[in-house]
Amino acid sequence: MNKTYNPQEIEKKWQKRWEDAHCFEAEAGHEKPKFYALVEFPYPSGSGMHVGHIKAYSGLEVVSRKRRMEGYNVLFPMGFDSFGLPAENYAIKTNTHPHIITTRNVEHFKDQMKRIGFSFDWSREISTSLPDYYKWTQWIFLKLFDHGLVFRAKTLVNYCPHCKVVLSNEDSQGGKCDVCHSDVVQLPKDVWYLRITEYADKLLDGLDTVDYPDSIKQQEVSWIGRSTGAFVDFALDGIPEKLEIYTTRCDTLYGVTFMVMAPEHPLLDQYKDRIANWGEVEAYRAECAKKTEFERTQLVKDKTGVKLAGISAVNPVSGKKIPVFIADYVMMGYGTGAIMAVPAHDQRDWEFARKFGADIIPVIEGGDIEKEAYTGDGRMINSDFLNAYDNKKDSIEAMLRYLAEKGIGRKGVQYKMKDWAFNRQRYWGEPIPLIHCPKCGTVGVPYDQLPLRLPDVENFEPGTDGQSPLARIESFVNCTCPKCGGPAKRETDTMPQWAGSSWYFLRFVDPHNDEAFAGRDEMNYWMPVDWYNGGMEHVTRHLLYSRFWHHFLYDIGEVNTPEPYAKRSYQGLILGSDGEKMSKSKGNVIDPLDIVAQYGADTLRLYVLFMGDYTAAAPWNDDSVKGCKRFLERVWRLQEMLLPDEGVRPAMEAPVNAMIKKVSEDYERMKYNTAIAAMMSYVNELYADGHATRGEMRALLLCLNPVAPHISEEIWEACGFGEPIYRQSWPGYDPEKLVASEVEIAVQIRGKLRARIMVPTGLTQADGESLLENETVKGLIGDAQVRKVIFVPGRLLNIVC
RNA sequence: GCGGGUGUGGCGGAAUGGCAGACGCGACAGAUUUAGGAUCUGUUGUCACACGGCGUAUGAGUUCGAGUCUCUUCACCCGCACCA
Repeated sequence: MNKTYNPQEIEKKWQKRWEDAHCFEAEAGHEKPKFYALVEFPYPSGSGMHVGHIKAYSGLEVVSRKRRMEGYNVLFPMGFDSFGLPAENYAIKTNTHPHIITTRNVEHFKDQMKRIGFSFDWSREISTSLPDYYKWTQWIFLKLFDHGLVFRAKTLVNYCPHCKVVLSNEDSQGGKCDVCHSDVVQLPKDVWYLRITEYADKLLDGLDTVDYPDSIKQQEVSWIGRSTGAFVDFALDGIPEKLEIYTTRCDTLYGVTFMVMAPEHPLLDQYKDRIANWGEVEAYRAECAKKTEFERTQLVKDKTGVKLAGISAVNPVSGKKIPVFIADYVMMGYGTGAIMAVPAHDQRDWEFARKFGADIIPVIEGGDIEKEAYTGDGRMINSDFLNAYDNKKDSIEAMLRYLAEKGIGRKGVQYKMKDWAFNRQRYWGEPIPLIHCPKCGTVGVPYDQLPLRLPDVENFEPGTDGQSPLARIESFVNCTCPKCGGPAKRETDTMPQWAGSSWYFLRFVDPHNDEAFAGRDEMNYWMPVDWYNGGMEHVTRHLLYSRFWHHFLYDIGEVNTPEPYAKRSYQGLILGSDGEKMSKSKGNVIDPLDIVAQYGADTLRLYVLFMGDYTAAAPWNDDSVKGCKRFLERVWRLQEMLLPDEGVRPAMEAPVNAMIKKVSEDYERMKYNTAIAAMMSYVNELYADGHATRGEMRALLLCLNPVAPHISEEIWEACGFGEPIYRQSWPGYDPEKLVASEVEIAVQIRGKLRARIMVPTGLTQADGESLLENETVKGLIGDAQVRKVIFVPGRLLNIVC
C-alpha cells in the first residue's frame, strides 16, 4: 500500500464491480426472510439530484446493506415518478416532447444515483409515464370506478390560474398551489373526484396498526379531521324546504338565536324570489368571491354578512322565530354549508351577534358572556328538559334522543378531509380511461383495451377554456361506446400527479408482470413494505393517497394487507450554510455531484449521515465535509499500521465489541451520527496505539461498509481479506467482552462529584458497601457518619452522609 | 386558536434519572516543514493563580442524584385553521 486515497478512481471501480455482479438485486426465491426497504422515488426534474435526495436515500441504504449482510433477501428498489407539470411546462417552453425530456432526466438521475453508489436494485426500475406502468394505474382507476368510488360533481374547486389546473385540497394547502405556489382561487367546476372520504375511518383506524412516528400519525389524524355531532333540520318561513345544519353541540339548541348560511349555499338561488334584498345578497356574494382563500380565513377578523329579508327560521325545540344571515365565516365545503348560531357559547357566533345585534342567550352555566363566549362545560340552563344535566356528554346524548324521537335531527359524522379532486386539465399525465356516451352515460374503457395511450400532440399548451390539450385531438376524443357501439367521446382530463405514486411499491415486487399489476406470490412474500422513509411534506398527500388506494385494493381482494407500509420514518431537511432553506433564488444550493467530484461519494454519504440527528433539519457546513474526508483518510492510512495478527489483541477486545454493538444498534435506530462517532472513536484508539491488527481492521471495514462502501471494499481487497464485503456477514459482538477488566466510576458525596476511582468490572449493587474501604473514598468521608450508599455498577458511587 | 416539536460550548451535535458537552468543525499551542498546506500530538464550557465555584431558555417541585420526570413562564420551528 503506497497509494494515496483516490475516491474518484476507486468509486468508479467498485460501482462497475457491483453492477457486473448484480449483487444488490433482490433474489427470486422466497425462502429467506425478506426485507423490503422503500424510499420515495423522485420526480426526475431537469436540475438533477438535490442533497436532500442523498440524505433521504442514505438512511435506508445503510439499513439495506446491513440487512443483506445479515442474510435477508433485500428489496431496495428505485424508479421515477415521471408524469408531472414541470416536464410539461419545460416542454412548452422548448417545444420538445415531455417524453423526450423525461427520458433524458431519468437517465441523468440514474447516472447520478449510481455515482453515489446506492445499492438500488436497478433490474426493477419503473417509470410511471411508461405505458407498461400506467396501464395498471388506469386499471386500478377503473376498479375504483366500478366500485362507485369515482364521481363527477360540479362544486367549488381549487383552481390554479397559473398552472391552469384544478387542484385537490391536499394540493392547495394554505391556499397556495403545490406546484407554483401562486394563490389558488375558488371556481365552480365540473370535475372528477375519488371518494376518499369513504375511507376516512379506515385510514384513521389503520394508523393504530402501523409503526409510524406520532408526529406523522397526528398530522394524518388532524388532516382527516373526524368530528361527531348531529344534523338538525330547521324549518324556514315561507319556504317548503328545511335548512339542514351540522353541529357538534346539539345540546345548545335552546341557545340558538340566528342561523348563518354560506354565501354560496344553493338554497339561496333556488328561492331568490322570496328574498326581498336579493340585490344585496348578490353584491355580498361577489365581494366574497373576490377574496382569496387566504384572506377569507386568515386576515379577516371582522365578521361580515347580510341578513336575509323576508326569510326567517324556526328553532325546532323552542318554536321561536329567528333571523337568517349569510356570512363568509361559514364555509360551503364543510358540514352542510349552514350553521345554527349559538352566540353565548361559540366565539365566532358571539362576534357576529355583537356586530349584527342578535340575542345572546346562555344555556350553559359559567363564564361571562358579556365579555366573550363561554365554551367550557357546565350545568344546562334556559333549556327546558336539558336543565337536568350538568355535563355536555349527558346533555348531548339526551338531545340526540329527543331529536331522533321528533324526527328533526340525527347523529352524524363530518370530516375535514374532502373528496380527492382527481383531474388535471393537462397533457403529461395518465389519460382517464372513461368514455362519455350520449346514450349510456359514462362508461369505463374495457380492461382489455388498456393501456389507453397518451396520444402525441403538437402543442402541449393547456386550453384557455380550461380544457386539456387532449380535447383538441379529434382522433383521440372521438370513439365508439364500448356498451352500445354508438359514437361517443373520450374524457380528456388526465390524472393528477399523485396517481402513479399511489401504488408504485406494489409494482416493484413484480415489475415485469403483464398479466397483473403484480403477482400474488410476489405480493404475499414482499408486502407490506417493511420500512418506508420519505419526506414529512408527503404525509397529507402521497402517504394518505397511497394508503387509500391500498385499503381499496385490499377490500376488493387484490392485495394481502390493508396497510401498505409497516413502518414509516422521515428525514430532516438539509438547510443551506446560511441556515435558510436551500433555493436557487437564495443561491445557497449545494449540488451533490460537486461534492462527489471534490471529495468523493463516500465522503458525501458519510457527511449527510453524520451532520446531525437524521430526523432534524441541519445546515450544510463545508468544513464539516472536509472533516468527514479526513476521517476516511485516517481509515485509509490505517493500512500503514497493520499488524499481521488476524485476531484482536486483548486490550482491543472491549473497543472492538463496543463499536460493533453501538454501530449495529444505531443503524437500526437511524442514529447514524452516533454510529459514525463510535467508529471515529475506535479509529482514534487505534491511532493512539499506533497499530491495528488485521482482525481489528476487518471489524472496522465491515461496520463502515454500509456508510462508505467504496473505500471499505477497496481497503478490504488491498488487505487480502477475501471475498468482497458484499458477500460477507455482518459482524457480531461478544457481550462478555464489552468492557475492560477495570472501569472508572464517579464518587459522589450527596450527589456532588468528588473523585473518580478505578474498580473491577462486574461488581454488583451489593458490593457498594465494600467500596467504602477504598482509600480515596475513606478520605472523602473522613469522620462523617455514612447514612446511605448508592452504587450504580459501572457508573458511580454516591454516599449520603 | 388547535395539534406536534425544539431550546445544551464559538458552531453541528452527544448523554437507558447516574461523571454534561461523546464525535466532528473551528480556535490555540507544539512537532514536522525553507515556508504555506497536509499530517501527527496536546489544549479548548465558564469564573478562579489555585483549592474550588458556576453552568443544559425561565422559575419552582419530585429525588441520594434532574439536560432527562412534573408544573410555571418565555422564545423559536413545523402542521392545521372562522371545521360549526
